[in-house]
Amino acid sequence: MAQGQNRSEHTHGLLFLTDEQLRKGIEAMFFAYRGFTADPDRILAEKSYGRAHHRALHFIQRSPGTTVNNLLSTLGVTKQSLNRVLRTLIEDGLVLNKVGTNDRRQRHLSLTDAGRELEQALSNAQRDRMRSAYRQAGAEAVYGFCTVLEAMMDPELKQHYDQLTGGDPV
Amino acid sequence: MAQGQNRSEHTHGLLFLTDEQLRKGIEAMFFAYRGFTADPDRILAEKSYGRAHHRALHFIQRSPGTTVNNLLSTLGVTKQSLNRVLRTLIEDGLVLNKVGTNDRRQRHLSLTDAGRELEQALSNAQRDRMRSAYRQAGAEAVYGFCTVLEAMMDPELKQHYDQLTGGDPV
DNA sequence: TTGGAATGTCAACAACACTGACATATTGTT
DNA sequence: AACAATATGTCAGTGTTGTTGACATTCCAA
Repeated sequence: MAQGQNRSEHTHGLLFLTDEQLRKGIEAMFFAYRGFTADPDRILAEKSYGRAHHRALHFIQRSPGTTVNNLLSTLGVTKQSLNRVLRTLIEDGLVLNKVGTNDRRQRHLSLTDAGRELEQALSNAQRDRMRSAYRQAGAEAVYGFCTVLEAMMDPELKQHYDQLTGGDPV
Repeated sequence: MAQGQNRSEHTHGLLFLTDEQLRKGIEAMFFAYRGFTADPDRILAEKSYGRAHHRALHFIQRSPGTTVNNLLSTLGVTKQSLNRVLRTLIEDGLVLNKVGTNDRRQRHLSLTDAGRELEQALSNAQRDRMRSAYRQAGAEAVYGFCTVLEAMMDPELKQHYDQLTGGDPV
């Protein structure tokens, strides 16, 4: 099946998408995501943290002073799940929990120096791989990469993404 | 920061990659992967299966008659972890376990009709989203998407990927 | 026949998600 | 002042998926 038409769909505008081609994209996502998380995972394992801690640190770094509720909807987990992670990060002195001034019910989250340090180490590892992949693939490919990923997001998650990235072009 | 240079790197060959741009790619991967798994997850939840079952079904469908060891290295989990999943799939009549003819230690895995049916339902859901994203993004973007993902894989995983996809161009 | 490979299984454990229930403090509304 | 709603935290229980370690079985190959 699909003989001779594998290359044709990026030479002109029409997309003939065979199941084979779609499966290839699916498998690419699967294998690439493993690579994507592999480097931070190694660092996290040393400190007996997990991916959930990394995600929390990342998004707190990204939006310092964010509230718990905001972080919850970005991460898409339950408050019990987030709280478990957040508690250890606060106890370990990586995250600060400040009562809101306007609304004293809210807790504003930010990183301590130690938190920033670990977040940097994790991000550096992840960025190194991303940078290397970007350089290998080239600028055009990077643009396409982000475009497809954005089109793959749930609309609600896309909002969080747009808000974080400011909607700037790649 | 990075004013005016956001767009510049895909107009000519040089890549100036700011941390901002790399973070954007990282977040795109995070949010997109959630979308990527969301549709199959809903189907799996109904049948009280998990993502691990989906992965097993997928790769057995992809390489009918594959052995346990081969599946293990593709999935990158321990045999105990895979075995738990595989056992339920066999018990539920979705997967067949045939003793090898050449080497009778090996078990050759394949899907039953029921297994193919579930795998199809899961794959259809995932392919629908992928197809829609591909169409939105366009052929050039799809090509770049796969190129970056491939560059992001660990070399060992890349081998499995290449073997499965036959190394054909996107 | 013996060593090793392929497979299966048992037990224990940990990370991370979930639900449900409940407590507390604060804010907004009537 | 009373009450409802919001934001957060916590406890208890459960399920999936991963891990390690140990051990048994079967079978191929030297």
